[in-house]
Amino acid sequence: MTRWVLHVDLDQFVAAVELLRRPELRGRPVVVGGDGDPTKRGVVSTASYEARAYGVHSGLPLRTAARRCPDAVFLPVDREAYEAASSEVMATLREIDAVMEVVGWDEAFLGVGSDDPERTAQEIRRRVRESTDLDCTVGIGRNKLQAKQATGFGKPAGVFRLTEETWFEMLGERPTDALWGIGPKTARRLAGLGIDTVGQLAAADPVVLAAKLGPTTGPWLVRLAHGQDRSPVVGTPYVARSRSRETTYQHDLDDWGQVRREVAGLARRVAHDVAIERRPATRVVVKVRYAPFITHTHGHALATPTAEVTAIEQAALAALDRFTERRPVRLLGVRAELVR
DNA sequence: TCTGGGGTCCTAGGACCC
DNA sequence: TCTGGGGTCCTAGGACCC
Repeated sequence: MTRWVLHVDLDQFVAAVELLRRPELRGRPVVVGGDGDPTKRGVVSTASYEARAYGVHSGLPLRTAARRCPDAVFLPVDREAYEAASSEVMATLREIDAVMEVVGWDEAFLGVGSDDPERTAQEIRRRVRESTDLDCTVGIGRNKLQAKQATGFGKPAGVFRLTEETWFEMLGERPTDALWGIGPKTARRLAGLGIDTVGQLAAADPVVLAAKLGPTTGPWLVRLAHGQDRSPVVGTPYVARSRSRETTYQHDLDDWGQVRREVAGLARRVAHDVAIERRPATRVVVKVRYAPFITHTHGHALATPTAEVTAIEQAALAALDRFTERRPVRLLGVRAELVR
């Protein structure tokens, strides 16, 4: 028996859940995001494959999506529906004999012992389809990183194995931001060092990258490019380190009195979430995003850890008082850090 | 073209202490 | 009047992911 990591990823999850209850939309471009009104501020949560053909993808502003695909059906985000569907999927996956780590609504890693991981993967796909009517892709690797990258090659509704033997053949010539953990900013910094591909990053000197990108990040990037990952599949339940609430306003706020009232309201919602966690907060952080999209944060440590509403609200207002600029505000957020 | 909401982890600078 | 070398903690910002 060999240890394998399987990465299970639902296909176009949010759009797929919507299509289950609106079968008449099947085959049409469907875009889920915001409150379903593409003239408002908001971004795409998930686009159906038909909408993706028009260049609509997760994170795209809704207004841009409407311009690229005027015939798309726009639907509001319905978190509760996706959480319910996600619970069903995860319950199905828990029936597999494996260590399981849930990553968000629509992804999980499974650590399994198997001599035929493809057979296990197909069995997972069959069971998920049978119990939820949803399709998923399963990536197979010797670690989480390989499994996660494998999923990308298996989409949609497939199974793909990626190991040290095939890693460079599949990824060596790809740009560095094809790797899980490298985004546009890091890719640009690497390009500035003459590193454009995964293969080039793998050949880079970890000491040089440590000096350029930080003592932890530099060497980690080189290991990433080699497909090396020693992080375990963690089967213990997730314990949150923070709870937060934030809102982007449809129209910028320019009345600071209203800003204070909004922050107080967000703080009370966070306090409610903290109470549910049954662990006190140690610190409260307020985020202000001014127009145009300039973001600052200020925090306030609590004298003693607490989940009390008034204490968290007062801490948030104290943090807000450290903002001296009175310019129009497009987003406000409050985050509570919890005792570990 | 305008850029959500909920998270995590890392970095860098300053404070502070010995 | 000119001030080392380390360690740790706190804070704000940045980057990334789903």
